[in-house]
Amino acid sequence: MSQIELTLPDGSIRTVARGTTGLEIAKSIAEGLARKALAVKLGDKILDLSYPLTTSGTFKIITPSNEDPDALYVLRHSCSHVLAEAICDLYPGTQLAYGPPVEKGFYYDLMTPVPLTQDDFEKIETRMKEIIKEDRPFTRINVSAEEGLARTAKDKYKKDNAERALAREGNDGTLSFYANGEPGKNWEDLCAGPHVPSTGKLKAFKVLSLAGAYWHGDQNSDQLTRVYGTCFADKDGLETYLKFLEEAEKRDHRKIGRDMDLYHIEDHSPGMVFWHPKGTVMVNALKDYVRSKIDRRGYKEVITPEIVDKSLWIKSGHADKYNENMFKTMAGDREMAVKPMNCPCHIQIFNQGLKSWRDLPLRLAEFGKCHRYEPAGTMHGLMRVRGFVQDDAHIFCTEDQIASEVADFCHLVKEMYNDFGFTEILVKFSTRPAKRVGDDASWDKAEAALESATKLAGLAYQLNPGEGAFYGPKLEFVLKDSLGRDWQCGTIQVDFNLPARLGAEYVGKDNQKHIPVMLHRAALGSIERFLGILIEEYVGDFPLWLSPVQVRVLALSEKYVDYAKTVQKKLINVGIRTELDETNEKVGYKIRQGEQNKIPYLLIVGEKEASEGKVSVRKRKEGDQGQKTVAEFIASIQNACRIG
RNA sequence: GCCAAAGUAGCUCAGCCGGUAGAGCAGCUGAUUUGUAAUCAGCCGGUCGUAGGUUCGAUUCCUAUCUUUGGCUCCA
Repeated sequence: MSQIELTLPDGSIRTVARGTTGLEIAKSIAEGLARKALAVKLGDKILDLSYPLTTSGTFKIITPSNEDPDALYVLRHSCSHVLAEAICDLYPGTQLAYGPPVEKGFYYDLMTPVPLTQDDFEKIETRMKEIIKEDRPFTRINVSAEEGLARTAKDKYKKDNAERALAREGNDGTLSFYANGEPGKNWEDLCAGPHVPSTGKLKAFKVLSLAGAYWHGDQNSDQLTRVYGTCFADKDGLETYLKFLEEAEKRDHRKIGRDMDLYHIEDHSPGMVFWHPKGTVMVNALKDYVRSKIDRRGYKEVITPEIVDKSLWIKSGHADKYNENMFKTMAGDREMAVKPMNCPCHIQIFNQGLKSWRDLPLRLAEFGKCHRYEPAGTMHGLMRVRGFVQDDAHIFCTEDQIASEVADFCHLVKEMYNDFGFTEILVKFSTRPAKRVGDDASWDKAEAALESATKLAGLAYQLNPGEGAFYGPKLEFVLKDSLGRDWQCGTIQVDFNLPARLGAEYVGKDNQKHIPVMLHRAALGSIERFLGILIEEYVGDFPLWLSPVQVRVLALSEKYVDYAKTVQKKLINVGIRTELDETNEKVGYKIRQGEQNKIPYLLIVGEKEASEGKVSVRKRKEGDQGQKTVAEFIASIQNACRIG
């Protein structure tokens, strides 16, 4: 056991004495490598270069690279320490909480004696640069539990962190600190590490933004200041990222939505969408698309009331578990609520007339408009609103039918998302929340049913404990916006509770009454959110079938406006959404407008076209496609105009 | 709901220490009658988010409030 075996990335095995450090190994390979090295990775653990290695395993020396997540991880973690030192220097009395690397950078949560503002960033960055220039070593200090607790005694958050670290499984009764330089002299922080060898390794960083964050994510706990920053292996990496942020701003659905005149939201009804004519075309196109998918899968579309008496919400459990999220209204002296979900109404339809086992599975679909009183501060363009339309449906079925229904739905979601070019779909499995209806036995059953259905559908998922709906566990299909933020779109939820609460029954083969299971499901989720995602995904360059305007006819001069009008008429007659540009502008200007308005086809008509009954076709982003007769043009695009 | 910031013309933004606002683009009008990403000229356009307060006087200072943005919490 005095030797360990390290398997290098090229597959070769290196045998070294136990206790050899990563730095020594790097040196033995090449001096240059040792100079560049940031840390090492043994197995799946990243370790300091100076850490004595004691076990065999796969091994790599981590060097600066914008492509290596491990390199970025250490750089960013170290950078967060430099940020924290700079802030502690500039604002004495700052208390540290927690400063981890995250997907695109790092943050540090702290309690400052004065509120920070963006104007402080320059000062902070300047101080950080000084610390980096001094090239001080990150020095690890291992101490006993008692000593560690003593060191953090004065600091509320760090003391809490230390206690948690000691309580964590696998803790050996010691704590580690890292000093940005010399222990006892320079700034230090309770930290498990690892870090880069010295501050000088941090070549490219930027302080990005400020935010509030709760201590331990607990709403009732202290509100800390979170400072976000990012760090890359080099200036190029940083600049590429900053450029990406700029580009993402251009893709923002709120900007494109306004530029393309799709919708607006105003102060009179925060979080609710005014769909303009062009946006409405898209909403309707999406609904028709969904109809084309679900009709042939046996769904029956229904329409139910948006305002429902309180008594139904009491029965369903919403009045108890969902109350603060509902819009209430009075009708005379009757208390009513605007529906936040369609499920109770669908059960009311199910309850009309006696149902037999032969009726199951019964799939009731609705483009139901729901309203939820979301907390102020959570709204975000189309992505998070207070009034939205779901492509909702509820499947009433027997327990035996759950697995196949869920699996069918998963396939449907896959198919639909693929149609929009989303191939890698993140699936989250959310289990029972603290605030729920129903007994544990039915939750056990529901969760098990969903679990087995995911196997049947061959879905890999991420577990999301405690995040289910109050009536049942759910699968969530998550898409990302232009900044990579997660948004739950599709969902399916198994519910053993609501049908019973609202008295749903069917007569089984045994001539006895049974309570059906209900599956809540939405494929796109909310039309608003899904469209928001699509706008950012396509950057407004929608496929022809979804484009609010499909064709614009440009008359070369006033003389040809009449001919342009006849062309427009012919296209409109076959259902192609066609505009006319009859302004007195040069064709170059009109084309520029057309391209900027993201219109799929521009038809230019002048002397030649008018005399021959033709159009000059120009395709978005591709340019001149030559001349065609109107009939040829219609034939060439009609197929692509159809849904999907 | 919490923390921070912001709100000036349809859009993007200027406006230093308080003296009732400006540009570009868009829009409108006129001239031009145009061949594949910006023709020229003129004009219109704003209770400076809202309500109070301080002041001779507030877009500017103070307070409250609404909304938005970035996060946190929460959620489709």
